[in-house]
Amino acid sequence: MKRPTIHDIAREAGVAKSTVSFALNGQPGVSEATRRRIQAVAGELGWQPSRAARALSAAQAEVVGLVLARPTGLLEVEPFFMRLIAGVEAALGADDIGLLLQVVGDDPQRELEVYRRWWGQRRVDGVLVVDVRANDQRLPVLAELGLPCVLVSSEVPGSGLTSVGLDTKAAMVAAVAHLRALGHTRIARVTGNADFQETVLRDRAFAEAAGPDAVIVAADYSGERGAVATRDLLLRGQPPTAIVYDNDVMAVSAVGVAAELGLDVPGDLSIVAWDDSPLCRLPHPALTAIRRDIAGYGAAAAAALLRVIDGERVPDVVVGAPELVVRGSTGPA
Amino acid sequence: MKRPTIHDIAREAGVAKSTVSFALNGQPGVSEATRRRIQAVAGELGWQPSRAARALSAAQAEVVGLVLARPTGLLEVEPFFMRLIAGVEAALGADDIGLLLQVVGDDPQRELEVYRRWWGQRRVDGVLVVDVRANDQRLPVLAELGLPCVLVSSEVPGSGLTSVGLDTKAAMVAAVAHLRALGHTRIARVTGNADFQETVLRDRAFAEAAGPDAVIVAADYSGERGAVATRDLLLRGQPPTAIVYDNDVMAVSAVGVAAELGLDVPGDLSIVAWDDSPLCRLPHPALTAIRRDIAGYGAAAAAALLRVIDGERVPDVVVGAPELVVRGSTGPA
DNA sequence: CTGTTAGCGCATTCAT
DNA sequence: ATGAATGCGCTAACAG
Repeated sequence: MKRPTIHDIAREAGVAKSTVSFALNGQPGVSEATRRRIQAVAGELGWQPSRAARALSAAQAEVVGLVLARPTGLLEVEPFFMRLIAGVEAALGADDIGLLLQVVGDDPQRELEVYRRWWGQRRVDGVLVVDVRANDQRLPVLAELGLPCVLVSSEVPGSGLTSVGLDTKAAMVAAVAHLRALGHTRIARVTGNADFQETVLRDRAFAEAAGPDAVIVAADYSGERGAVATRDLLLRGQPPTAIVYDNDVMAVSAVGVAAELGLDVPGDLSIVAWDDSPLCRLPHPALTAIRRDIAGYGAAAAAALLRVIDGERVPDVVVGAPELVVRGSTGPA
Repeated sequence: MKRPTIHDIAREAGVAKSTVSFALNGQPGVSEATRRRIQAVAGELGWQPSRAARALSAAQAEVVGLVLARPTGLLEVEPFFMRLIAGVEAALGADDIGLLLQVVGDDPQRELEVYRRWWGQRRVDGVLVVDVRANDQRLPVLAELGLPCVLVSSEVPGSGLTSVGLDTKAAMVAAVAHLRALGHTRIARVTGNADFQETVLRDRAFAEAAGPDAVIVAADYSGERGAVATRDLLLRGQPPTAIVYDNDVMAVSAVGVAAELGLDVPGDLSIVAWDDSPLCRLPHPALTAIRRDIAGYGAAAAAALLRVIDGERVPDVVVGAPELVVRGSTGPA
């Protein structure tokens, strides 16, 4: 049997097509009796609206896009994105909006290509932008295209684009305060990509919390670079007794580096991971970590995007209260 | 300025709409001269086809779907999926087919719901099915719906559905042979979800390679369960001297367990991970691992799906030659 | 309250 | 080689 259309329902129920449309979309102007009958017929025929027809008619794809533009070597180990996506879909699901995903290599040009195609073809109604840089070349293009979007990032002043961020400062304060309370004074930090907006803000928060002379070493979220940075720090004349990492992956690799150098964790070195994930429980000792509600974050970003798509001017948002989960990797100095 | 349509191009170029359509789609029946002119006009107007209109007309969404139905705690740490997705899109990109992603909790009913909606609304032309179980309740539903699909899994006899798999047996043989060559005789295996089709095949391959009395302990791909299984094995009277894990996450957690029990890796215990990923380099020592071309796998599955969507009957496929990457976690018995 | 009608943007069949 | 006409399935403005 063929896919039933509104026409079929109309014929079956003995009414006009538009009546069916109204009845099904909850529009006024249909008697309760006919509405019920129509719904019954639609139900037993197993009717579902054709998305393509609806999209064409409404000039709305009912799909939002997400481009992931990191080298896959980095993407795949970052639990962050899957969690974010789960949250995004939680918010999208209610309205039955789809999520179109595209992973491109670490290539901003290709990413912009994707946006141009998606928007040019009206494949999406808007996009979520991640890994926002401090001076992001994508942002002006996005603004010029007029493609509705939300920056999944701490606020980016002057971009004119809505951002949804997490409370970076509070998180950093929690981490550093914990270490301070344990008696640590030489606290260092290993960062993700230095040009990310988020990294800049964390640098600032760290300097405020740990003092302006606290050491910061730049890495890129990868285990390799994290390990290199860790070795660099630990082999200095005055090595830190505690290190805060910008993600879970680098923190896990630090446990390996410590073992390699014959250092005890947390005896000789305390380690704090940023973003708690199952990864943090893999090493021994398990990692103390900053926990943020990433799924909730994704949901908030998606909700904001839907509003932007609806034409609202949405102010920047900061969601969620970070929390420090203390495990075995941190101890007295 | 508004989005240009074929109509605009026709007017601008002084021809009929259908001529434009033909010219742009490379159909015969248009003189080379007019075709060029039309293409030029389309180019300067920045025309792009409306996906919704095309979809409606062609009755094709030009989108394929992927539902991820594991508890997010498991999903997010599995590098496998991101890699698979990257590969899938590599194959889809050429035809400019989109990938619609949906992550649902570990809930087969919700997953089927998604398939019903997607197919009912023609949001997708087909789907890729992962985490196929030995006796998967989704399969008959999929077949009955008539939703084109490809099982990203070792072959599932009798399902009537095309599967694309990796060479499980060769991989297992490589792993076990390596350990045998190092002198190991008590080799054990910690598995992913016991009801996955893939797990069943690996069990069989392991039994063949390591002997029918080789110990197999079931887990579920998670670090926790992997750690429990590892402890169970190591605290037996005759503990194994080598363990093969069904993924990277469990293998990494095993390093932590060994440390906790005061065992040296690889001195007291050799560890082999399945699916090499950056995760395998995080612990110290780094993990020996089975490496398979997951991105290529995804690409092959996507390519097969496109053929299925085109109505071809595609036979089961086995792709890729697995390879054992030897690192520090395996050594002489 | 119900039925008629005209698009949405593209593909395509059929005349010319 | 080109143009006019029609349909895809739905929405919505309009007239009855």
